[in-house]
Amino acid sequence: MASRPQPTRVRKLPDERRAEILRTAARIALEEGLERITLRRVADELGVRPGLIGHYFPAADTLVAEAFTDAATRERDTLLPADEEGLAPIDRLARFLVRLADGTYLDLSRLWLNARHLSRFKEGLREAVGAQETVTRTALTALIEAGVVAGEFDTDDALGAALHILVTVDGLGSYANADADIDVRLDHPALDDMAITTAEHELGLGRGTLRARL
Amino acid sequence: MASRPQPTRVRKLPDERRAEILRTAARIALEEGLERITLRRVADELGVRPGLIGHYFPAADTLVAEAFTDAATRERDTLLPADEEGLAPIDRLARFLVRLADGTYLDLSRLWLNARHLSRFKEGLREAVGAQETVTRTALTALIEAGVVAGEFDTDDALGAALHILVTVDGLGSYANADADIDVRLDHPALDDMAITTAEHELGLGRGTLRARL
DNA sequence: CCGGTTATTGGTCGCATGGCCAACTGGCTA
DNA sequence: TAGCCAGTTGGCCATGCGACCAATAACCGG
Repeated sequence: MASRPQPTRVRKLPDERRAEILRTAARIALEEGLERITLRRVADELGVRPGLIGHYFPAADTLVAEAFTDAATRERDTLLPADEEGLAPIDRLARFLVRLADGTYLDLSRLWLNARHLSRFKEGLREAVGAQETVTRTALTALIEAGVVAGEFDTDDALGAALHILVTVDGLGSYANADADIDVRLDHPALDDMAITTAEHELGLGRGTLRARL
Repeated sequence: MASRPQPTRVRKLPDERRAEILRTAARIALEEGLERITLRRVADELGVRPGLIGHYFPAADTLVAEAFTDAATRERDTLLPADEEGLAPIDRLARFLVRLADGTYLDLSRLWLNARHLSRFKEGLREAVGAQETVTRTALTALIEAGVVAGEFDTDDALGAALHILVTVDGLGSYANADADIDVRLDHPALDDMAITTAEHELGLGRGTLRARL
């Protein structure tokens, strides 16, 4: 407290301001959708004038793309932390899938749905989505390969298995999304376990093996 | 030709005009996205004034929701025709899945992605999506049940199997969509066959059984 | 303490959207 | 043929958007 760098700063350092804007935009994207990221909206949120946001992001599309990348990265780090090296691959996978199924990450699946659709119209976002997709796919494939080496998984196509799992997770996200706040929500046991079941089947694990790891 | 009802009609009958507007809006939705359905856009397409569209659809959201329903219904009738009674369930399913994998129906999967996302903001569309989802799910479930009765499929949870297939199809649609027009497009055999493989596994069919039905 | 750099302001523009409404006129009916 | 109903027009409004820019003032270095 005694040695606070800028006690009563009015103007912020560019890096600090830029990061602040990005963080705010990412939060808006997760909570309300990427199309709600607006120069005015972000400015209001930060208590500054819209022009300032435009100053840091001359093209609004850039802000949207970077906000998505920021949000997707942070969420992935929570779902599939890179610094869990001490943990066995099978346990990392189990945690990843269970966290997803938790429903806690409804916002994230909505964000992906949002981004995938919006990328149809926004070049920069399309590239960002592709990049994030690659990162996730690569990380999961590496995890599976590590598990194969460790003798925990049995598959001769780690990428194929990763794709199957990710496609399933994505499909589930779409479904869950549709009836998010309706009471008519479809509730079937197959939906709850689908991702885990798929992973177990794809990796040569017995039914219930993954869930049992918790 | 001799007894053409309205040879040079300028003003159209309400039902006729309304259907014409809906058809146009549905086409725009399939080709360019639901958010391109605009009073002005549809009007231009039909060579009339924007106000006229507003006259038939006092709330623009209604037009969007009905256009989606129209497009989704037409496309479903092509993919899974109801009047194929002569065909065995297993053959109907095989045709359904192969048609989907064809890639011919990229527009349709994009439309669903579009609708699922946009339904977050539009009440009417949300209901329409739910309704269409129910129709498709019900039709596929009935098809599977018929196959079980005929001894072609083996499952004790037709709905669960239908859900698994539909979730997979949806997930694939999302993936295919993302890299639609990029050359970096991910190409893995597991993706091409995933829906069919899932169906075969879920229905107790041997690998390659479904594709062999063509 | 002063001068220059630049973060920030505050406003304006052009554009697209949906909604609204009075006026016009095509075409049916009595 | 006269008249009326309603399909259709044309124009207006408020709103929200991104882009742009000159002016201002906060901060930092000399």
